[in-house]
Amino acid sequence: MKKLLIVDGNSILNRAFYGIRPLTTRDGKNTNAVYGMVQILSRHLTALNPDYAAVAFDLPAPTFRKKAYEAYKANRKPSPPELREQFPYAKECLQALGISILEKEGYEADDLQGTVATLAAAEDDTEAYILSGDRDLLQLISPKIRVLLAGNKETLCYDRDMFFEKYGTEPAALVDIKALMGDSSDNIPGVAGIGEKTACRLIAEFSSLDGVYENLSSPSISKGVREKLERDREVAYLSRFLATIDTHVPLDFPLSAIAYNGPREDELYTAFARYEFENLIARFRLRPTEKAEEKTEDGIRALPIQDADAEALLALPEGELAFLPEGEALLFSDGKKVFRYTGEFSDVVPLFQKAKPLVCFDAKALFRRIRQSGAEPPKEVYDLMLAAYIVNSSGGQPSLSSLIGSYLGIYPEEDTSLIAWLLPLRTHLEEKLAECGGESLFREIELPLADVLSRMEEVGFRVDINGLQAFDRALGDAAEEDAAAITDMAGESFNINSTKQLGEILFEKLHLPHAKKTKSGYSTDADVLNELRPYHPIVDAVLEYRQLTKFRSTYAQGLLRAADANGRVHTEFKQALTATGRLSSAEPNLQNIPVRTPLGQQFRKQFITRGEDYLLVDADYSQIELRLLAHMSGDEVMREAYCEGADIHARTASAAFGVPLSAVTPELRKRAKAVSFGIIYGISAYSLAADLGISVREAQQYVDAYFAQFPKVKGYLESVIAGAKEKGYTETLFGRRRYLPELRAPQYTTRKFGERAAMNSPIQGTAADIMKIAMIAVDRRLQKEGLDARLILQVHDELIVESHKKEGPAVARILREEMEGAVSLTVPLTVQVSIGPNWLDQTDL
DNA sequence: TTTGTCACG
DNA sequence: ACGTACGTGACAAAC
Repeated sequence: MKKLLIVDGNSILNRAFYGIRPLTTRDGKNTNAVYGMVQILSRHLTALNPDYAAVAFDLPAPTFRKKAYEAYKANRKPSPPELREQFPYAKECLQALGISILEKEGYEADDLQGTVATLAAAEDDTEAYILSGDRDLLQLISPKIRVLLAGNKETLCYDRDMFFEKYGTEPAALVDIKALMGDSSDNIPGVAGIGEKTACRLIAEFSSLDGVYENLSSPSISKGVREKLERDREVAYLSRFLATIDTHVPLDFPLSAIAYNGPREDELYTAFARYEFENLIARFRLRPTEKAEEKTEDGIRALPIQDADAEALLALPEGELAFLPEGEALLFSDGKKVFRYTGEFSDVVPLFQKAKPLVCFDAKALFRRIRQSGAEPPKEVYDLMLAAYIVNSSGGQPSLSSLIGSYLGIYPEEDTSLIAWLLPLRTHLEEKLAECGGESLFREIELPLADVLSRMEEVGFRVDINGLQAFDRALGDAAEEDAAAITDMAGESFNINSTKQLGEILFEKLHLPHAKKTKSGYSTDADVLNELRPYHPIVDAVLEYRQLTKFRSTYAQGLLRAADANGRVHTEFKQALTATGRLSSAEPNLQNIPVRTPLGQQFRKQFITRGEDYLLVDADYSQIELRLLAHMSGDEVMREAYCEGADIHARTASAAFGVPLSAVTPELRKRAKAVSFGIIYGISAYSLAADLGISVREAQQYVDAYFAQFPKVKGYLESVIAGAKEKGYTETLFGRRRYLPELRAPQYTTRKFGERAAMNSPIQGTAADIMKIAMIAVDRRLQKEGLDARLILQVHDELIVESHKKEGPAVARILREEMEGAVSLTVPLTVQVSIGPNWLDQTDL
């Protein structure tokens, strides 16, 4: 049997648009609906393997229904521009997929689908599948026509029996039901006063609209209903006319015109490349056309590769030089040729110095290699990764191949070298960087910071190997005891770290009350378990077991695994990853070492210095984000509170809750602190209430009191959102942008998320900028003054220096001066400096 | 590979 | 009536 797939383009695009979070290309084209459509279609094409395939669209011209009934679909809101924009993109993709596009003036997509499906079903050897998210299409079901109804989670294939089971009538009677009940979404009136229940009952009994009107006097029709039916007889028949899909649209082509012969790969490659569907390129196993691979729109050609020895490389003239490591080999390019070098790294190090500039991807990693071979990194460097990150910080750490794709429109095959595209990429990124005003961030902050970070990574942080091993054993013993107690109380042995098994024990076997649910079962997180503590002693044991095993696997064993022969751990700082401009730390993550619980603090004790003559100097910005809120909002009340110093949260409590400073209790202070954090994160009374364990109503009062006390803060936050909605991005004091396409999303939750992120990003991002400036300055001072002291760690608002004991006071002074003086604001930035033999035992200075 | 959980600022 | 704190990374279990 041959198969036809006929799709409702409008319906599928709509569903994808509202169902998928916003996606945009680097130059701002919205693509989420197109992406979703391609996903859905490719799934069905694979499953069905149809012989014919077409997608039908509505056209804006008035349809025969509109001509018959002016109000038809009059209540429809026009689709948002973010979706309308995507129709041409979608059609381009359809064409490339080899799927025909059907449109006809005066008819809706439904009618075209009905006509084509009927046409196909009329052939002896063909059956039709209609794909839509719209239930109206179900009326077309017949022995040879099925409807694939796209739901929110799954697509159901409806045939006559399935329809009957669900609706209790024949599919064709759907229009009769609609004739009675109407359809508010299409503005089809129906019989006034008759709803879904009555309509279904009447049609189930009398089979059709005609049947109902022929039996008006039947005893099963009540007097009231009869009167309604009589009054609206004409409306009912008009409604049925409007609801009926026209299966006889005059089409001037045979079925063979929409034969499906698979995608046109060159076109599909081009389309997917244009819309940056990189994973689809991979999934369809598409390869660039010869034209695309060799030549960009700018006429840049792939370069010939030649092997070169150190001598030949060092003979290259001064000038722009691209560098990229590739496995064991090193690749260089002067823009005319590519040189492949497989000798010793150290033998070509002078070449890096000669490059002006050296164009690379990930300068920090290169700096480490150069230093390892005993040389100094070059001064003139252009890091494409950092440049791309300044241009657009969303989407995680930039990958070279996606930059080449989105900026140059080239998608080289996997396993081919990307070196030839580095210099062209620099030209594009320089332009982009200038456009967004990010040049000084790039040159004055990120590039110098890469050098600082490379040395911090290289130096590392010493941990006490023996201490960690002993701690690991102690944690293991304690966990075993808990496990034994848990097994005992549960009456059986199970994997306590399995949320599934734990859920079954707690909620099914022990019948503890369950509140929260996750997608896949019961929630057993700390919030839930804390609530359950009074009900059963097993809960405390589980909480403790969780903490012990977490500490053991992540920190004790994790750090031991990461330590080198000298007992030092070398984190990798990701400099181009976070959306806000912060650094992140990985393998191991040294930015989340426990500190909040007494047991966790024992890990900080394991972070030590290289020897007895050394100590750690630790410097923290005090409430830098709140101070930035005071500065950026320009709120005088808040500014004054910070200028006077003392206990900020107590002051906030006093101001916001209207009590004298002396009357601020610890609880009041705690609440004020929580409100302040809430403000920074983009406040919602609901979450604040959850955090503080108070009612939403009370939380809202706190927020109101806070805003009332600091009158400019609310206006500031609102203006940040408004600005971000208008411009599409937020900005830090130093011009670091974060694009927030979420603000234009149709989904409420996505949009609200965008608003919270808009409120938070300028604050978190400016704090990150300031810290970066301070790090560069501190590093410079430590070097300039020739101190035996080095920066070893940054934890967002904290810097740690490993210093010789005799330099301790000098280092402390430098940290304070450079951090407090990194930038001049309308509120002071204050820094707490402390000193000690390890990360836990610290004495304030 | 994704999900749930939990560590940090 | 809806569903929420902002930014991260690591681990174990489940898929």
